[in-house]
Amino acid sequence: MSPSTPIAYRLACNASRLEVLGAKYGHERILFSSKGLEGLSPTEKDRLCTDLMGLFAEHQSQEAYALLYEFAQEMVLKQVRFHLSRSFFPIDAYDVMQEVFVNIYKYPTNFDATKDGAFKNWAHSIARNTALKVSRRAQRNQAISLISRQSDGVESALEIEDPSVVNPYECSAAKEDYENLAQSWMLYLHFYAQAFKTLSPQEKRALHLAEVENFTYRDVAAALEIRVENLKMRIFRARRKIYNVMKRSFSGNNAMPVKAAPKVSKGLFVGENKGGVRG
DNA sequence: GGGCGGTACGTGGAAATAAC
DNA sequence: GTTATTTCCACGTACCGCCC
Repeated sequence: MSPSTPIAYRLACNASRLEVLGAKYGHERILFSSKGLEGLSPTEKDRLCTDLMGLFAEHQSQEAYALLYEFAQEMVLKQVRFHLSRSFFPIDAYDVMQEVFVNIYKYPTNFDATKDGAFKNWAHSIARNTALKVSRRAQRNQAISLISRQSDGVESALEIEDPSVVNPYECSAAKEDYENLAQSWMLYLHFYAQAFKTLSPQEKRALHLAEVENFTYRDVAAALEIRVENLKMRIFRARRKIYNVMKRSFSGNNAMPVKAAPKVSKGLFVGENKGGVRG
């Protein structure tokens, strides 16, 4: 029975092309993927893209690259759009996506296809860097001139403030701010110590090894005989607990139940700065 | 139903490395 | 020396299953 829709037809074509490619290079996984292309899970699609990129890197197979473009363009476009969403300047995501695939085509030699999600991670890095590069280029093209035009029409460079000049008023205010900050910091540490006591022994141990002893997550996970992912969650939840207890302490409402945990915790103070950049 | 522990996955920072 | 690319690691979210 022939495919009834353009999408189904395209799927059938790609499956056929995959089968030919897999047979040509004796690639078992690609052959297997060609049989059930429609029902591939996201992880299996990542694996397929990694295999195609591996073929392209190893044999310079143009067909593998063409199929890779077919299967990965949507994912790459999504990644590009995400990174461009933070750019102030209007940039065409399709153009950037094309540039990403050019880079993929140009630099296949260092690609390591041994891990399942290798292509996804690799492409993600390239997409991010390309988006950054294009964004910077756009910024340069629209840069504001530092030359100011005076009323008489004469142009002069904007004067740059001399940072070495000391203002007595600012000096006094800075000293006062520093004293206030020191007091706040002591209060902060006190509340932190109180909050730390509320953690379970496992949470205390995880936080201590990771933040005081400064071990890597991998080492802490090994020491606690748990998986790294579990450790991450243990630390994340411990921090969230501390955040909640300290929040109540600072608000003076100690009777409030530990319930309304923040959905997101990023930033300087865990539990704040939704979606922000870590610092 | 809600808390807890776990897995899978997305995202960003930063260091290492390569290219120019 | 600077810029671009690659890789590793940390952090956080969504979702699921189990238990009380």
